[in-house]
Amino acid sequence: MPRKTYHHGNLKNALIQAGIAILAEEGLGGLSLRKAARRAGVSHAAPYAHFADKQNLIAAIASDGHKKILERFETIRVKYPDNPLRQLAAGAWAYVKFGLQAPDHYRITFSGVIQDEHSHAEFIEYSQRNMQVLREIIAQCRSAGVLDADGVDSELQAVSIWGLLHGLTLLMIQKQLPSQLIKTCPPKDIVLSALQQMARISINKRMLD
Amino acid sequence: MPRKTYHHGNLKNALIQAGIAILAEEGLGGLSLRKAARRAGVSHAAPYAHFADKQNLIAAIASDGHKKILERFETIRVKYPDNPLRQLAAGAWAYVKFGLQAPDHYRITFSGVIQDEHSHAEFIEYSQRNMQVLREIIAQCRSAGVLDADGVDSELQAVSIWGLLHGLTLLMIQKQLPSQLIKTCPPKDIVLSALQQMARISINKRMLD
DNA sequence: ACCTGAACACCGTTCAAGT
DNA sequence: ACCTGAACACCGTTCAAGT
Repeated sequence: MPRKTYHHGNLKNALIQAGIAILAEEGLGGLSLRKAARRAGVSHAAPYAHFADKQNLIAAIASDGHKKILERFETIRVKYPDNPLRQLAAGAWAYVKFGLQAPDHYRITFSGVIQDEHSHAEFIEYSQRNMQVLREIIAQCRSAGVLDADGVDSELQAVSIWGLLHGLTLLMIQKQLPSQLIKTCPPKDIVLSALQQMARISINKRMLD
Repeated sequence: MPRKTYHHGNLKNALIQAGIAILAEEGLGGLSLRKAARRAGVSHAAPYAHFADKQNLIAAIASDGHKKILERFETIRVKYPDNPLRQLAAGAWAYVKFGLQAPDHYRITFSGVIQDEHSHAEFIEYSQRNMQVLREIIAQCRSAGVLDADGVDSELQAVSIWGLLHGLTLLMIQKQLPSQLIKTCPPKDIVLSALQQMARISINKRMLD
């Protein structure tokens, strides 16, 4: 079914969605500008009207990943407005779940392909907002007395928790955890245990949802 | 300078070394079978005598990464034979340092491109040995009373510590930590703080070396 | 067993040209 | 402004043929 008009209408967004679909169906290796163009029903050169190069399409897909994570955080903050500890627990699990549900979208989001921050303003914007949300949740947990400050700088605490979740998510996605553990211990239990070890917080499995 | 003999002699290893060099000089995106072949001074089809496909060259490079990490662990275990806590601290920092020194080699080592474990026996072998070393160090720390067991399964403790180091390493490699933190806090301090939060161990900066 | 050269399908990118 | 088609350099992979 060919397009009715010469102009696509919203090719830029169509290419981003096509890219995300390719990631889901074929993984990182299957992503190409030409394939995204084919899916959007345009010629292989058309994407260059909207993206300077492949890198820029990837940056747009990565921005979308950050945006989706941000949306999940915001939903949780609205859901538990007076319970920062629960925001931390549920936010952490939502973050990991996004990685498990869309492994290659998650991977590309944090693939570090973004070189000059200048040409990827949107990506920088969203990633900083995600970091800011984590900072705020941790600050609220600390002032509510449900998270040990314990002489540790709160920025280092935030970065450590993020690093932990990021590392576990990737190890799970890429099936690099010991197979014996995977068989007996669902992802949720791994995240729960890791969070408890890291942050010394009293949370249970229910609080992750 | 062309080869003297028709046969290369050790082409397989030469291709692996060429690949590692390409990763260091041009990064992940620059790695191709043809380029590795060019560097080794053979035709672009020659690698197929030693690797079924590109994936298998990558698996060999990833195995080499695991091997190098394993060697560093073993050096440390020999250096501090009666001090498991120091083995943990110095081993952790050695792990992160490898990632910082050879970012793209580290990334490819844990890129999860290994699909069927059958065709990559060497990779599986080395990665399991690394996990086993971590398990042993943690077991020794726990029985020496320098690491809180605290009701947490030691396998989950090992995986959490690994996840933390892996996540932080990747975030640092890919420059995704807040730039303000990077400016004021060297990688070593980040790792030290993260380890202290995670494992509740009393270590100082000197013990990382 | 180990390597070469030609061949094919695919990709990123550019550019003159069309609407 | 937005898109097409031809063109070029590059890549992964295969295969018949050479040593």
